[in-house]
Amino acid sequence: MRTIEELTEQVRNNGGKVTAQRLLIWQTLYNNRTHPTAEELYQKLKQGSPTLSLTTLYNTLNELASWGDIRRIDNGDGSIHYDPFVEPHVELVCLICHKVVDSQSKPALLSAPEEMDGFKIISHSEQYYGYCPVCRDTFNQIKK
Amino acid sequence: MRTIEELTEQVRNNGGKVTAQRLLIWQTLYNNRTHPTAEELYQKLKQGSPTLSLTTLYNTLNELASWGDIRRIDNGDGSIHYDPFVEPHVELVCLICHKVVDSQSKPALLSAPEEMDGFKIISHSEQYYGYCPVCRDTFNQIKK
DNA sequence: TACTTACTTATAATTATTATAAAATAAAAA
DNA sequence: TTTTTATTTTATAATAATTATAAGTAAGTA
Repeated sequence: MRTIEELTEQVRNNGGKVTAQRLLIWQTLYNNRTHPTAEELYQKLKQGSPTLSLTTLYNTLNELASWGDIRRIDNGDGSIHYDPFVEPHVELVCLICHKVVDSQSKPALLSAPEEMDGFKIISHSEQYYGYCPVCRDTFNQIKK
Repeated sequence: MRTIEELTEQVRNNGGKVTAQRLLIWQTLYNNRTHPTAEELYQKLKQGSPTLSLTTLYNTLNELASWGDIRRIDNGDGSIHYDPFVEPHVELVCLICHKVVDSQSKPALLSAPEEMDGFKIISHSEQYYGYCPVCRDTFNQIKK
C-alpha cells in the first residue's frame, strides 16, 4: 500500500476529496498485517469516529483495491478480508478452517512482468493450499 | 480434481455414500475449465435433475474444496467461483472488473513442497493482479 | 429384505454487500 | 473570506449468496 501522501495525491489528481474518513481508513490499514474484514475494521474505526458508515468503508476499500493498494482475500469464511501488504509474498490457505497465513518463505518470483496476456500487471502472490497445523488431524480423517 | 473412481473411494473410505447427486455434480465439474458459480452449476444440473437442492450442491462443493479437489475463486462479483483445475497454473485477476483468467504462461514453480510452515501442502497457484485488456482504459483514468 | 446411518430436500434464516437519495463538506472560484 | 459546486457521507432499504433446520429418502450392509 502506498503512503498516505501518495494516496492523497492519487485522490487529488482525479478531482477527488481527501476527507477525514478516507484518511482515517488509510491510516488504519497502513502497515496492518492482519487481513481484517470490513466488519472488523468498522468496529475498530467506530471507536474514534462513531458516525462512520459501513458504506463509506466499503467504498474506500473498493477504491483502494481498484488501485492495487490493497488486495481482497476470500478465505471462505463468508466475508472478504483485505490485505494492504501487496509486495510479493507467499500465502498459505487452509482447506478446512480457511485460515490464510502469510508464510515466512521467500516467493519464487520477486518481480512480476509488466504485462501478461494483455493484462497490465500491478502485483502478484503465490498461494499454497493445504491443511494448517491445527487441521492436520482432521485431514487424516477425511483424506483417506 | 481426482477421477470419479478416486472420489468414490474417498467417500466410501470415510463411511460415506456415493449418491446420484454426488456423482452428477462430480461429473459436471470434471474437466470443466470455466470457473462456474454455485448458481451457474445449479441451473445446469437442474435440467437433468429437477429436484436437486442448492444445499446439496453447496455441501458437495464444500466437501470437494476441503479435499483440495476444487478451489474457490473470489473474483469480486459477489459469488464464489469454483475451479476444478488445481494443477499449478497462473491466474490473472483484474483489479477493476474482477475477472479471473487462466494465463497461458507457465507457472514459476511446477511442484510444491510437501510441507511449509507447518502446513501440509496439497496444491498451489500463482496470481497476478492488474488491469485486463478491457479495463486498461479505465486504469489510465484512475491511476494518475 | 430389512435396518441403520448418512444424505437430500424444502423452507426459513442469516449475513455480507450494494443501491438510493438526502444532507454534509472539501476544495475551487469569486 | 464567502460562495459555489461537485464529491462524499450517512442512514436506510434492498439484494443476493450461503447456511441452518428438520423431516423424509436412499445407500450400503447384514
